[in-house]
Amino acid sequence: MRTDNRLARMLHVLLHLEQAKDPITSEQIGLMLATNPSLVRRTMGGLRKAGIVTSVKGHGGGWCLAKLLTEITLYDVYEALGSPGLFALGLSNTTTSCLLEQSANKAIDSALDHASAFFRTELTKQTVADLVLPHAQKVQELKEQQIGAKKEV
Amino acid sequence: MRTDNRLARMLHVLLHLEQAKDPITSEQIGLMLATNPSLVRRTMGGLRKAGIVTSVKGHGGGWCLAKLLTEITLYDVYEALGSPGLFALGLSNTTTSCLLEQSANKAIDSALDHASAFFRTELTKQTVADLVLPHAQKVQELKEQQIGAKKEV
DNA sequence: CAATTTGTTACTTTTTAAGTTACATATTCA
DNA sequence: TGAATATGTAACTTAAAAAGTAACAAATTG
Repeated sequence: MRTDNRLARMLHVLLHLEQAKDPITSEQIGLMLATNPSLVRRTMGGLRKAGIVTSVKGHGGGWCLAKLLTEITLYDVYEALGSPGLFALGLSNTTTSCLLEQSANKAIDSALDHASAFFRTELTKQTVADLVLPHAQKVQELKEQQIGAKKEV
Repeated sequence: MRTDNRLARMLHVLLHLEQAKDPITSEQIGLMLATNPSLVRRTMGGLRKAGIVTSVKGHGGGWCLAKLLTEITLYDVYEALGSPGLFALGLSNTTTSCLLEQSANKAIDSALDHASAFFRTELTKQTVADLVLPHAQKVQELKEQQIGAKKEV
């Protein structure tokens, strides 16, 4: 299968939505993601149902945040996409009667479960706002440099 | 993509190989895995290159273990398969110049990296022999019950 | 030399996200 | 009210990768 990049794309979009004053259309978002408006509507529909964004039809319509980014965890977004399967790795025949095959499956299933729980915990610990903290810090540093430069003049 | 179940299948095969006295043919393994001999040869070829199994051509040939199961970690098998990608989840455009997209990608990449390291650690901690410990214990319990029954007679 | 079995290449199938097309529905604005 | 703009949604096509398949050369056994 191709890798599912909806989570990355949606986080990207949410960060843009926060910077926008007015609603952003699916067309505009499609340009950001290098895809077409219909796919944008389909994918963002999940976020709308989850109460993360709102959509407005007609002139001047488009997509807006329904919450502050500090109120949206990465896990919320992941869940809004339907909690898609994490792994490209799977078990062999799960209906086998072979005890050895069951043992092999059990070991992998357990390892995947633990890794999955670990991943979900990481997603839960971060809000979308956290993603740009490093960037925000850099912006702050730049501002301070500019102030310093002005004083020198 | 379909989920990659080579790891589960190979663990299953290794457990069978240990129980076999003589080499097992790709044909026989194909029956165990409900697939055909050619795929078996292709997949097990990786394990041969990694020194986990050996293969013998011609009459009476087939596949054998090259080591004790206690000397093979699950990670060894995973690595022998070419360390296939773990996740069905991926980043969006990794060559983007958009700082927000970079931030989104970085967060997911980090979470995936951590989950991946976690998973690999679990694989490293277990040998293939460990997979059947629960089963071996049950067998042992059964034997003890039988001895008890004999004594009662 | 005949039978068996691996080694390997090339090709087809399956699966699923992504991509695309089309159109109904809702909203805005002149 | 009607034209333009957007979303909502269904149906279909494409792309990518594992799995599955077929065929045959090479090696080994008897």
